[in-house]
Amino acid sequence: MSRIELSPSKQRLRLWLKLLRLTRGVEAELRERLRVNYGATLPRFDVMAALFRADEARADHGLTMTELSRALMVSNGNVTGIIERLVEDGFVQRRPDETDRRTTFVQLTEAGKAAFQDMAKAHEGWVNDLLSPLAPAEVDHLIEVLNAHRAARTTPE
Amino acid sequence: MSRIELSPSKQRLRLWLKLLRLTRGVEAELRERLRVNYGATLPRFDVMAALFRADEARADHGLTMTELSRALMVSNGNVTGIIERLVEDGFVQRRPDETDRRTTFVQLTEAGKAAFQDMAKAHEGWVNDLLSPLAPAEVDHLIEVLNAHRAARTTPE
DNA sequence: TGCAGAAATTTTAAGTTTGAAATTTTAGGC
DNA sequence: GCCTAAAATTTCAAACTTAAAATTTCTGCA
Repeated sequence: MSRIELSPSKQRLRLWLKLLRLTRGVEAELRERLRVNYGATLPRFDVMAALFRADEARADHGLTMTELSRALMVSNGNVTGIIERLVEDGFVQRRPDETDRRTTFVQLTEAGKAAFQDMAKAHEGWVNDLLSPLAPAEVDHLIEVLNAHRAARTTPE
Repeated sequence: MSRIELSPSKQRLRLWLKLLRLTRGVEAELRERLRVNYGATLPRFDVMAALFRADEARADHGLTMTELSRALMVSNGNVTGIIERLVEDGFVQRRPDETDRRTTFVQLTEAGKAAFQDMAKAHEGWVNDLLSPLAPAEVDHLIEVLNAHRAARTTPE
């Protein structure tokens, strides 16, 4: 069971490949379940989740397209298409900014909120299921480690 | 700094969102650097990595399309397109299976191997850089945890 | 042998994703 | 008040991705 000593660099690479494998596997399973149970896609779910969270935080005017693309870490052009299809389905509505005509606010409709809450409940259960091999103590520890990582990345000075 | 006690289910969801954020951020950075420095894309790099690894393990006939799609956890139709473009660029060649005409073997050309080794060296450095906030001991620990996770997922009985 | 079903792959349609270019609007300096 | 730069968004072309259908080939069995 002993393992050959690897350089820190090679170990980080090994970790990266494992992380990628884990997230791809979980994502594939979540996508499949969203599709089968709700006819939804992962990107749409992600967008709706961001809008729902924003709505909880400040139930006023939703998010701008730019806030949305930053929150999801995807390109701005990408968000345009996904929102377009969500609007077609009646889950999202656009609202112009009265004071800045460049900006468009986007928010969930009531139908969108209801649909999201439905999916989110199931989604939480699925994630819990798929990550169930990780004991709660491990989960807490991992969150700590990742918090530290994020702090280090976002505070270069 | 104290945090409200969350249910195991909510904690796993929190971990999942953090993991997603980490991997998306690292992937975005890797994609950008591959593009700028090598004019390559992440999917192409992944495919070449799988083929290179296969070539090291058994330097005979490469991988079949099915082996490739399973190794990368992507759909079979997906691999077809990526391989097509890699063939056009002279990095990959197809070879028919003599005994089974349904099967196509795929392997890196010499140019493909050289190009990959170049990128792989840089890629390892980038990953090391992007994950550098994680100390070697943490990296080892995380690998352990993920190994256990994988074992639990793949051994249901 | 003949044939039903499985297996490997490609094709197709729809959606996602990116990076860059184009468009529209705003802000700030002069 | 103009004019250039910045900001928000959309458009565009190319690539990636999936699930499902179609194609080709093989396998096993009656």
